[in-house]
Amino acid sequence: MVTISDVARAAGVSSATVSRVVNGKGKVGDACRARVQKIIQELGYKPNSSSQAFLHRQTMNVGLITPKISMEFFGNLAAGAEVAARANGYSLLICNSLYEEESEMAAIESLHGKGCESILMHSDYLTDKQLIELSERYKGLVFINRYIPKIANRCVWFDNVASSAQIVDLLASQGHKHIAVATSIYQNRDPQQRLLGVRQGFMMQGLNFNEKLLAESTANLEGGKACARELLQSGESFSAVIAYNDLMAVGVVHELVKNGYQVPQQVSVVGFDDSALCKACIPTLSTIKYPIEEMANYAAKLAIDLAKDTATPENKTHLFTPALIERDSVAPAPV
Amino acid sequence: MVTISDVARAAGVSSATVSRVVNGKGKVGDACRARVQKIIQELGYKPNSSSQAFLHRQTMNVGLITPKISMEFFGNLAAGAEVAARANGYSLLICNSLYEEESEMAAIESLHGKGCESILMHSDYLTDKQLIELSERYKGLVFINRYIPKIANRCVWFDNVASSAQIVDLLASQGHKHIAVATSIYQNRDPQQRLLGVRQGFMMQGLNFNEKLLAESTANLEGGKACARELLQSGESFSAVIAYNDLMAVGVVHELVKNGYQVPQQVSVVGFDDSALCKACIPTLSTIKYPIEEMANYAAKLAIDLAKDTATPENKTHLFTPALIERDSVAPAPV
DNA sequence: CTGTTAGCGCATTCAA
DNA sequence: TTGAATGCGCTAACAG
Repeated sequence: MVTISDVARAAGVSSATVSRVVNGKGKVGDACRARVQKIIQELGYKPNSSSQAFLHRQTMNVGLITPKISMEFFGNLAAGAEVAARANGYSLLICNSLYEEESEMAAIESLHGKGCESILMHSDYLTDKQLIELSERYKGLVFINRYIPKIANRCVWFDNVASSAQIVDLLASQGHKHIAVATSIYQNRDPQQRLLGVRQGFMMQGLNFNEKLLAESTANLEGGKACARELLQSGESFSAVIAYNDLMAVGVVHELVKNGYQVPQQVSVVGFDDSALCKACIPTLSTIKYPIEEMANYAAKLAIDLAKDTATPENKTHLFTPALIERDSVAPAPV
Repeated sequence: MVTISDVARAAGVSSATVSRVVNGKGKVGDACRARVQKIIQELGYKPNSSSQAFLHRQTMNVGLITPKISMEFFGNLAAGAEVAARANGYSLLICNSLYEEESEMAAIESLHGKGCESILMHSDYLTDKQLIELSERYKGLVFINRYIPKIANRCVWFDNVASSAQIVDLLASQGHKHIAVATSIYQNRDPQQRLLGVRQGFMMQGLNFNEKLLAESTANLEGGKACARELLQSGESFSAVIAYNDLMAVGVVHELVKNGYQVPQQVSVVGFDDSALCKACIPTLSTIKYPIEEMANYAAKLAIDLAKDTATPENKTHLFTPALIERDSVAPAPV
């Protein structure tokens, strides 16, 4: 490894001068600078980043904590964060929390111990209180897909409520009155809010929400199928289904088709997320675009900025709004 | 930040002793050890990892270079690598190369500059020669989904040829004789090998490969559709399609269905990868399981081991073999 | 404009 | 068994 002293010796100057040339700080004579730069080229000198990290107490790494990077949603999140990190001279250090409170906490400790001054976190299990406490300890900590009023300026989140309401609007505009819902059995934040949005949408449209048309199951393909079965067995009639996410929506479609229903001619189905699946199923799925990649990009930059000493606590939050993607799974209500 | 000297002072010992206690090396008196440990607890001392990285010249980070972490395949890759890294006390530093030769090279430089002693790479654009040269410079460098005989012990790869041959066997066993292929228009490694495997499979089965039933397009949903159109227009009859990957397979299904064909009753379709899509389409897709997560886990461990000074160059390579997943997209050939 | 010096936190000498 | 001293590579403060 070639060090700053090697360069200094070869150039016949002091290491401080080399440092000045490398960092472009301080005054250096033109001739001297040229000579040093030449030597740097020849020797292929690169500053040792570990040394710099040690000295400056910052590793130039952004930590990312998500449940499971192999899930499409979190993959997109990571991709957005990576781009923002790199654009700012940082790298991305990832940590899977695997959906456990304990490991979410451990991940923060680990990342902070590794010298990550900025951390971007998708927390599913820590409470608002815990996150507020953590924010006091770690200034570069940002939460994505979460909103906590007390620390609003660290929250980059998405308007689940408005999104769902928008879905109801779409269906209502197509004449649907009997609308079923397939939600997640784990009624934590996202499912709750989306369901709330649906109820709000109904109210705004002057529709009555039929509680018998509310089915719950796991938030995956099988869960979607289960919900559809439950809805069909309820005996209530419906012309549309709003699913918690795309995967459930596809499950609903599968089960409906299996039972001889035509989608969307007889039943319309709407998903949530705009995952890759939407374009790959038949019919293609109308859904809400969750701009997670864009949000993560924004959030990573925010985490970097907040970690800086110069950061001034802003009194604003970071809310992203929905876009409806219309494809082929929604048709006018049959008469 | 509490340092080793803080602990030393509080415990009334030297920092060397604290270091010995922390690392469990060297002799320390029992009473002394107990006292130091107590202070460490009280003060919440944690060794500064940046300092250690600087001192030991290793950051305990594994670098990962893939084209795009948001793609399912690479997401699974990252997940496997992260688990292996963490299990060995390392973290995972990710770098998107975005499918460019230049950025693949830049990513290695960047990661190495960041002090990553181990790097796991999915290279699409660098040549064998380039990778061989790189291996000489970086001992902890491992390639995934690539096989280069000269550096076989750094290659963790998958038997594409055998996989495709296995698909042919499956179809032949169901009586299919007129089998079409939808391959990628970019005929680099994977597509070439998979196509080769198909040809081999045909030979082994004593079947004749009809070149008119070979369609090429982009390796995505649209490409699959395009291939199906091409095949239908060729005028040749076929009862099965082998697609380059799952996405193309689903595209083929879409186009066939659109043109009034029944899958699998009239035409069977097989994919490759076993992506999440397979279970979410109708009919569910028979495919080859590409165990990328398992492979990445293995490869990350390998990269960590190779980076160690004690690593002895083994004379073996790391080949993973296929498993056929049978679902609903394959049926006996119509008579 | 340039050189000298000191020190970041730690682990490893070498002495005692 | 313990302590003192040293240096990793770099930058910032201070001198000149």
